[in-house]
Amino acid sequence: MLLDCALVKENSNIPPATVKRLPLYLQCLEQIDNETSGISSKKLAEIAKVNDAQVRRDLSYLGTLGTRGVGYDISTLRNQLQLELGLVEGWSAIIIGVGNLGSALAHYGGFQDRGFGVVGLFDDDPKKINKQIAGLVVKPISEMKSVCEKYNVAIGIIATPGKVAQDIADQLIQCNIKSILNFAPVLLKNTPDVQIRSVDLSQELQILSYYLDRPVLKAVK
Amino acid sequence: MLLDCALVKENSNIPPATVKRLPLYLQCLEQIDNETSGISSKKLAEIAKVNDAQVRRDLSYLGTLGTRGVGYDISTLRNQLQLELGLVEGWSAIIIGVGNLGSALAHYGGFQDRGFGVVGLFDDDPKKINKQIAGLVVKPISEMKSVCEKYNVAIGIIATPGKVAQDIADQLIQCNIKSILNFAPVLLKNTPDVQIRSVDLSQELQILSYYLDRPVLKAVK
DNA sequence: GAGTGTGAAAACATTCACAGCT
DNA sequence: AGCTGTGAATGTTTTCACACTC
Repeated sequence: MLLDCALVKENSNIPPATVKRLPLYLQCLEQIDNETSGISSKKLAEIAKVNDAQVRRDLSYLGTLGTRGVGYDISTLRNQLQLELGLVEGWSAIIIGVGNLGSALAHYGGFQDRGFGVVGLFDDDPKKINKQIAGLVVKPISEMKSVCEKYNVAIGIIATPGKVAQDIADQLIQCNIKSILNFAPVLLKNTPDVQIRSVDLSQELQILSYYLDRPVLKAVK
Repeated sequence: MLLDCALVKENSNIPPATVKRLPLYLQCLEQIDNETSGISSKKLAEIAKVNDAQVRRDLSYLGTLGTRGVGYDISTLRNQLQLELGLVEGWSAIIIGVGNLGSALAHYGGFQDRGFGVVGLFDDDPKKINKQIAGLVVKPISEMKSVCEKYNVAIGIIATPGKVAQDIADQLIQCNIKSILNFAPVLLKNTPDVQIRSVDLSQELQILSYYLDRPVLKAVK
């Protein structure tokens, strides 16, 4: 007999502002000791440094997870967050560019722990090809396509210099990759159906700079 | 005679959403060839991938910079953006933790170019102390305070493992640092008057993961 | 009593659309 | 004619406040 289930494309339609906070909540739960099994929105809000109504509203998009008068069960909450974020699918990722930043990313334990397997490292510098980093052998970029097909890679992480980043992005799209995380300080052209997120380290500093206290010499009539 | 100016604490009060886009505009301007001297909000919007009314509204917070019927003068715009973001002050920064990520940050040219001078690298691993990276000698963390005082350091960049990040943050605050850019995957306690921005690499991936196309097995009654 | 889930209000952000300047 | 600067309209996000459940 068939299971009482159906394969449907979930159109959960969670607001973007909420999606950005879900990984944060997940991280908060990890910081809680293992003895506690429940948590209130108030407590979680305190750890995540957001408003408690925010927490309740955000979590309510995932369904009715809490118990009135009691709170949320931590392990249910964690499972639901992981499910909603697609972390149980076990996506494969590759990293292109194994300079310092690429190596840092390859070593970064947080990925494997959180459902992302790095299955390939690529670089076109002959000095780097065949080097072993974090248990993987660096391969030339020409082999990217076959690795992507073999492991059904979903995510490409660009850690190359800016000059070549757009070219790499184009190649990743050729490899049928649907998500790109870009660390190169350039604006990648966007392509329909491909999600691109960019992390620009110097932009982060510039934002901080704005909020640094400074007197300003201002013209006064 | 005195200049027709006064030293006032500017309370420019630019909305946070706009502040986040200012570095983006600055980057767009850098990508334009040197021959062109003017740009319209429409063109800039295209490069930055935002709406053109957005560009005009954002820039209008910096003052009346454009010329109706003509557009914006690129060099005026750049100067004004740099001024507003506080990039002409030449803030000094230090990096704590010189593993792969810290090294990547130390080598990252984008900082020096954009008004941030990295004046110190710190680590407590004896194997790393005294190593030279990107023209700087790695020093033990115990020397942080004296370097901060000497160079009047404004920004601390944490690139350590998560375990020690909070401890380092506390020490940075002791050093009178007012802005922290944290790359360790932990939530730092916040302190009044100290700006903390965290970049969590794995959170970025998790957000991407949400938007990856996936069918979801959903219970159906 | 404690704490969720959620209408309704308030705050914030984006976009439209056009008057006004060059 | 072309393009800015900005009221007004719309859309999104946050927060309040409270009915409801345990």
